[in-house]
Amino acid sequence: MGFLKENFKEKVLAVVKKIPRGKVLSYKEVAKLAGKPKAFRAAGNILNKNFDVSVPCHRVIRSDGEMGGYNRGVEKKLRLLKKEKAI
DNA sequence: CGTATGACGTGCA
DNA sequence: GTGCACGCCATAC
Repeated sequence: MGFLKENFKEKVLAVVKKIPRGKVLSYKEVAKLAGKPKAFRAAGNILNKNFDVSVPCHRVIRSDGEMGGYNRGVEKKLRLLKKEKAI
C-alpha cells in the first residue's frame, strides 16, 4: 500500500471529489487543502492528466475567476458550471 | 537521475 | 485594463 508516495495526487483528487455541486474552488485552494498551498501548479498538472470521471475537475477554476482549462474542452467545463449554477 | 512540461499565480511596465 | 516575464511545485519521460 503505497499511500504515502503519491499522496499529493491522491489528495488533490480526493479534495476535488469532495467539492459539492454548485460550488467551485480555485487551484490554489485545492492545493492548499491537499496540503501544499504552493503546489497549485502541480495540482493543475495532476488534474490535467486525471481522466477519472469520478473527479469533478471542472469545478476547479483559476483564482482570477477564469475557467482555466479542461481535459475535455473548456466549452464542456463552462457548460457544466452553468448547468450546476456554479456560474 | 536530470530535463522538460503545465488546466497557475503574482508582479511589473 | 492589457501584456509579458518570472517563480514555483509535482509529475512524466
